[in-house]
Amino acid sequence: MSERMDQWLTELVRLNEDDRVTDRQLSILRAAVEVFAEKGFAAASTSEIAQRAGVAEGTIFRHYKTKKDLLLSITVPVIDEFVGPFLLRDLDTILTAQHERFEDFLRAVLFNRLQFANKYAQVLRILAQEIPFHPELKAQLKQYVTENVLKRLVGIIEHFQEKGEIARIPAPTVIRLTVSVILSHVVLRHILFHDAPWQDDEEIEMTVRFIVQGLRPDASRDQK
Amino acid sequence: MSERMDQWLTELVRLNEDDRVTDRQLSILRAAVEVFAEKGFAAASTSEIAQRAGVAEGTIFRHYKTKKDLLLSITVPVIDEFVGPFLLRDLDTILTAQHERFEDFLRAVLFNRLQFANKYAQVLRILAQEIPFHPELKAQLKQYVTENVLKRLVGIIEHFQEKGEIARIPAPTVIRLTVSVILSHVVLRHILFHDAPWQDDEEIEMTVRFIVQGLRPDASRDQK
Amino acid sequence: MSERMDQWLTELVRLNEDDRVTDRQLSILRAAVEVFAEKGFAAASTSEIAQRAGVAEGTIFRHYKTKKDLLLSITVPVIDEFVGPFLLRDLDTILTAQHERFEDFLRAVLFNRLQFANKYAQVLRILAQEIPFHPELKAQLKQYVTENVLKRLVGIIEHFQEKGEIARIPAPTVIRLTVSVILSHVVLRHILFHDAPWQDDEEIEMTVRFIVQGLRPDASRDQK
Amino acid sequence: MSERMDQWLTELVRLNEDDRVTDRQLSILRAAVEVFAEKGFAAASTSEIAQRAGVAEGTIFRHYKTKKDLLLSITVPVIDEFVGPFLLRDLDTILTAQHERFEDFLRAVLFNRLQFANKYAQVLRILAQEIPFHPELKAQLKQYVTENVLKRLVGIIEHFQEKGEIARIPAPTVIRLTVSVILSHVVLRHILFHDAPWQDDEEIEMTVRFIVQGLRPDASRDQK
DNA sequence: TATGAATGAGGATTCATTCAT
DNA sequence: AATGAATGAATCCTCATTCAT
Repeated sequence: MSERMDQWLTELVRLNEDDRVTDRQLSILRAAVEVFAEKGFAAASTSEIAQRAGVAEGTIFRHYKTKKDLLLSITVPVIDEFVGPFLLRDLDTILTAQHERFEDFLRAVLFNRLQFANKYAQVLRILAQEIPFHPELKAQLKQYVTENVLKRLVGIIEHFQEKGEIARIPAPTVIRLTVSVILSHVVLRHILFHDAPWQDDEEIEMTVRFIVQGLRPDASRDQK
Repeated sequence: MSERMDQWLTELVRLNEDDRVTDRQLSILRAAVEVFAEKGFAAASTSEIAQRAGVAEGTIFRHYKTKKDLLLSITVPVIDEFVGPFLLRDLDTILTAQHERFEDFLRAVLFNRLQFANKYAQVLRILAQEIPFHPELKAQLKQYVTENVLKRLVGIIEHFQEKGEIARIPAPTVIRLTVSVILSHVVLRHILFHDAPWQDDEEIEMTVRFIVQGLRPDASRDQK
Repeated sequence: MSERMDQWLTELVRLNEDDRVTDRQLSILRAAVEVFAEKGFAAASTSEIAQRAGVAEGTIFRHYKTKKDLLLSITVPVIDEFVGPFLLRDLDTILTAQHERFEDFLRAVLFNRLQFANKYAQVLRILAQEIPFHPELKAQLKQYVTENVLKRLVGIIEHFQEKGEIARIPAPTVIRLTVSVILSHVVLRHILFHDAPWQDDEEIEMTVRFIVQGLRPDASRDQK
Repeated sequence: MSERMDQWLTELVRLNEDDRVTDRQLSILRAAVEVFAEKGFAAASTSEIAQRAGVAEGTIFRHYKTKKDLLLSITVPVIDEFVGPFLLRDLDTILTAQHERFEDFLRAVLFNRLQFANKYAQVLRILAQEIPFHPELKAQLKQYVTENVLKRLVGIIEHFQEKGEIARIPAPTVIRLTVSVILSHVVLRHILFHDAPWQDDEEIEMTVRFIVQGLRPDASRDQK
């Protein structure tokens, strides 16, 4: 796991610190992620981070002015990543592929989110923990979601409503229900069952069907 | 809200501290809930709690041996409450009322959980925050859930499967999907929209229909 | 010296902290004065102060929120004392005793200031050291001096000019010269010669005569 | 001022570092003087000095083994300059010009000191701040003063006492009074009024007359 | 029982200095 | 010669907990 982590850490940090990430920085970040995830930000001590990183405590502060800066340098890029690629890469292709069914769209999204969570599991946990206490983080996430995600999702929903695959209930509610199920699926898979048995393919299939069927227009509803 | 809070705090503490809850204890608990919710357990200081409670620092430690004890005296009873009444009071009546449909059952549960969350919003937030860092809490919740909730839920699910209202997919999956949607509904309602406009009745209806329809046996699925 | 110090420290702190000064506070203040005087504020460490005071480091911060607060609690009362009694008690009596000569006035002031400096030598040293780096201190001293001291001094000077004992040169210049000599006398006596031989009475006499004669109207000057 | 400063800094450093002063050294010294003057030696950080000098932190320590060395390389030459040229250049000429009056001597000295203070204002401030905490500095200044200044001044005083321009009071006292007034004049001029209105010529004249008259033999004193 | 002063370990952060490049 | 990353001791300060009153 250490190797896989280094990989995405490197990616992550390169994103906003334009350029070089030294080995030392990487080991600091790795240790920070570990300790933050284990104890929570407030209960994590810079001295423990330094120790685990095999680095003097002062070294941390040469690279990150404060403990909070260290937190942000880990979490902020994940917020970007959370939204960015999701929409740009995957969804656009889905949208342009007009022939696809809602079902295929859902499968793609769920698969994509599961991979994302798998990659960033630890940082996502930290992010979820800390967001309530750091207004900047909250604000940034909110902005991303409202500016990028929501608008596009509404478009997609309406697209499938016109195709008759989704009932004509308000888009926000459709989003709420769909996201709830997908998010819960991902959280359960990676947080509760991250080392337990879990039939991925089957569960994915059932989740997708549940949503599709739950949102399908039906006689009784449409007549209303 | 302060009054309502005092009420449930009194209830809560009585549950496991057999009997007397002095005014002082109550104000300490109230202050603790406030501060823990605002800053998180680790970042909350006992001195601030004492100050808000209008009590000397030492007084807290006369009633609660450690800061963690204070946390547990707030969260543990909520875990009990979370599970206990839910099952004993409401569900049994539902189960015995054999004529009820799955839909009615869901509506009842969702309504019940919304009220529960409304009552204990702050403590639930604390609980959600702290559970990852306190194995005892996690263990206790897990025990309760597996021992009481799951078994009963399986029974209920099978009951409705026999009645043909739920498709014949594995009970755990049914539970996962149902709970996901209900929990998400509750969380959204009380955390994200706790002071925003939200059409309670309509959203409840749509959530219920979504689940019912999502789980309904249908031709295509059954043929497989 | 320790006893004498305790005495004035007690006085000093009572002045602005209305009421009780515990033994512990006193030993903290005594240690702080010592260490600040020896090493300067910036180079003094709270841990050394605590050690010398025979007190845990945390105890200091129970009584004084910050290291700077500790400094201010020592220096601010001295600024008040520096000006207050000087004017109210002594000078008024001098002014009302219309028959006194400028010479007697000077002798009284010089004597008074020497005693003041003797009492507060260490704190005055700290004050002199730190004033350039703490704008609040500078501002407070300036305000006191301009509001209280200068106005009164101008009155006194003019009084003696009318009596013909001081030449008709601008009052500010008279003040500058007089204060220079008195202050220098005091500083030399208590800073450079604080443990060296120094004939107090004779030097006082010579300082007084020097000023009196230096400011006396003389034929050549008046004709101009 | 930057240019003027460079000039004297160059002079200053050449004096004791026999020869080469690179541009880098100069900018380090300039930055050091600035920061020491602003914050005091103890509160000044080498990193800020390096930053202001546009130089890497390590570079400072290549030229000056420790932070204190940097301080000494700034202050020590000023002590030399303070005493040395003052006596050698100016006073000797005054002494040999036997016809001059005490008044002219004072005027020359005061003028010279004002210029000196103007040139070295910042470093003198640093010196005054730091002398109490650095015994070597104190010792060096004391040695210079007693060895060079005092002896010569006594000679000069006696010279004017023989000419009947100064009363027959002990030379140390004459020096004390004279130096007090001159030093105070200089300090006031350059520290308190360094950017305020101040009639230089007139104030100089009044200071000189004050001293001359204050020390003049008079009937009453001589009869004693 | 309640207080709040006292504790001292531990917190984040700064800083003069070193040293490999 | 110059750099600047790395160090780790030392800094001010906070905090949960204790205990005499």
